[in-house]
Amino acid sequence: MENYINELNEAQKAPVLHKDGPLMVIAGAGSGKTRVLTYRIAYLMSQGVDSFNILALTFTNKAAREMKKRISDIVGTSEAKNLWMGTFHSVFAKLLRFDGDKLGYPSNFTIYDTQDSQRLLSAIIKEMGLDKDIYKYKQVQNRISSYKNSLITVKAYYNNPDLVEADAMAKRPRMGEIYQNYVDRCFKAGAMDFDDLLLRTNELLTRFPEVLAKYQDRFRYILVDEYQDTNHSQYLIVKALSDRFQNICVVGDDAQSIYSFRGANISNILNFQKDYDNVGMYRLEQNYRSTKNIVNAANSIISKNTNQLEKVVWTSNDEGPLIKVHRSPTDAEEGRFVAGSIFENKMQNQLPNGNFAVLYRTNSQSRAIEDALRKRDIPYRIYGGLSFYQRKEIKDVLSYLRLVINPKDEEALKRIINFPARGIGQSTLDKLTVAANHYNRSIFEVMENLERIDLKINSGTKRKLGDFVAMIKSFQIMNESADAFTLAEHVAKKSGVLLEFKKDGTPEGIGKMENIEELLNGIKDFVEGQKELADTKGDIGEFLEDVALATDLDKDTGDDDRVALMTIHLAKGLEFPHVYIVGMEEDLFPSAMSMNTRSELEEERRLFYVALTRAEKQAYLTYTQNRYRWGKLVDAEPSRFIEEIDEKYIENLTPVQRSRYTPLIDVDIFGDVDKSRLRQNKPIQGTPPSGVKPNENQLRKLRKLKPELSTPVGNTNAVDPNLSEGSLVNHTRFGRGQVLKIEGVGNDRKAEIKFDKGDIKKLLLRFAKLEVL
DNA sequence: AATACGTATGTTTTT
DNA sequence: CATACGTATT
Repeated sequence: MENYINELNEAQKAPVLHKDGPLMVIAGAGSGKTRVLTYRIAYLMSQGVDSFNILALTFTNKAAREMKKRISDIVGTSEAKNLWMGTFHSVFAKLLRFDGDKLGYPSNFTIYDTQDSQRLLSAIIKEMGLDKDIYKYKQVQNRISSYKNSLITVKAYYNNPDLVEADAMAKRPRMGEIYQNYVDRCFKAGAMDFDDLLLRTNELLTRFPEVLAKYQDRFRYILVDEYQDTNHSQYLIVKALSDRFQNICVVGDDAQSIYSFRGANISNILNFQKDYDNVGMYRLEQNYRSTKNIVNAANSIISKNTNQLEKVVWTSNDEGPLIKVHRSPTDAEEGRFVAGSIFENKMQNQLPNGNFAVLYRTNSQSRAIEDALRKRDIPYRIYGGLSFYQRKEIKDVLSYLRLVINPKDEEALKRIINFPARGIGQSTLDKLTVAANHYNRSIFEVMENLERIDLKINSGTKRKLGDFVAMIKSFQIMNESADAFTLAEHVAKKSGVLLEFKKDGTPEGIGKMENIEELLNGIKDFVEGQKELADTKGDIGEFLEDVALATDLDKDTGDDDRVALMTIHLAKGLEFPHVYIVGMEEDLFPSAMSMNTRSELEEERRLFYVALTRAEKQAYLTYTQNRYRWGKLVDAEPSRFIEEIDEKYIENLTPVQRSRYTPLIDVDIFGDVDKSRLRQNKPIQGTPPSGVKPNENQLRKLRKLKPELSTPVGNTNAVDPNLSEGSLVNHTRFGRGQVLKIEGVGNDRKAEIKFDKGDIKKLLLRFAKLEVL
């Protein structure tokens, strides 16, 4: 143990060794905050704290897993096993499985994902006969989510005239009713949405003092990572649980608070010292991750923000290369530049793909990057976006399984009751829904009792409904004995879902079948993993919970070597040697939605700070002059954030041109159109001549005609003609070696070389600086 | 009840 | 562009 402590610097050591009582660690980017958290837990355990009494809340499940593993290495696996570690959502979902019954929830409650919530809200809005253009389900969901995250129940909502009035002003006077209906329907379905996992935990701890006491006594030491991103609901849970022993350790960085849109409240961290008595305050300011250029550039950005804790991040690392800024004509060109640059860099320096990350503000930007990487045969992986588990075919299979576990799950039922088609249509479903609402029961319960209620459903349909109920029940019986994989495979076949895609025979159908296969394989892995751990029984319910709360980041497919593509939000906490931040444009980053208030803009700036500080060695910022948005080419201006970086840390790869217009636009594709007007988006007076806006065909032509503006990749003429198999060569970095084999033609010509140092490498000749001896 | 087609509408960011 | 919903058609 002592050895581990000595790996820490003095600033890190202090919070690790801090005695009991509240403490806060303000940790600058790359300052070793995870390490402090990990070692503190290990240290507590070495001091005799029972691992059962420690609760650690992390930002991702992956972070929790990794931390647990490192702790196991220090204190031993069997001890580390007892730690409660995970995200707020997964930890408290688990807690609610134990004690949620006190609130009237079954222990097998379903967790509704965003889509489930939205579908339910759509249905409610429709049932209430409201105008869907005024009550937009996404906006409604946002409202409800933010109520819940602020612990505003329906009752509290009605008691707060400001809220009621705000919704009335927004022409949504019936918000409260929708909220009420939504809560009722979720409850009736035995379902919780993401926000409920926190809200209901609060409710449980408030209404049942004995439950609170139990968990207070259990969690004597609580540690919270990324505290700056906790919302009010999370804040209260932590406050309640730590109230008795006050052994609360929070770690965070106010400069990296980027989740206010989902209720994160930066004042939680700013006010921590007021919330607890005798707070130990620690600062980690030395950055171990990045070069001086990157750290200093990041500092110069964040200093533009006003509301922050004092902190100076510094590093003793090398100066490093300047941050490179690159302009492209379009997003496709931007992708090409990034792919080319990655290719060049990785070949020249023989780097693995995993050293590179491309970060963007919005998921939709991944498309152009993907295309370019694919063309260059660079393996990549996209994180986030529509995850595997959200694909239609996967959700269909999962919905059957959800229904097996919890037949009251209304969203799952509606999804599959007529898929594959079995002649149960909308009108039947409407009748069932009305009856369910009337009797205050779930739809499934109504279906079980069709004979007792007169629903004016014809006998043929009744039989079909009966068949469906019988099928689900047969799955349930099977579930009592079979493991998750056996059940899932059976369900995929017997439900007809697999067959449905098989018989359609199109490439898409085949793809969907393959995805279902993959899902089944995943379930198999899960079952085997659970059996091995013998932690848990590994039933389908647990798998579904994993799925509901899994992030894309959590799935570790870390076995293969790929370039990472993800949003900046998802990149928080990660680091890469080479980082490309793309789409550095006004209205995109900062987002057009976030420029209304100072605080929104400051959050965007923090987001940029997060993005930049992901880079260890080299950062690229790229922007375009034109970008496809909603399928249309629109003008783009460089982001203000580029200007905000002190220019001494920047190298411009594409100096500003005399004219902002690329020469190509002058080619008379547009005929007599006034280009300045096009570019500046100025309104056109009078009736616009036809062809004012470039149409699809013109644009396609334009793109074809466009000269190669991205930097040429590598030098193609450097191959020594004397080089042949058997040649002795000298490489600037790897030293002397002998050519074993030469393969490929032209640009792809590469040599396999055995170097005197011992390793054999394949090098692309146009990059490898080889001297024939 | 199922399908096919047109249209309108929207993109931050995620557990 | 991509999806989601409404309408028309069988």
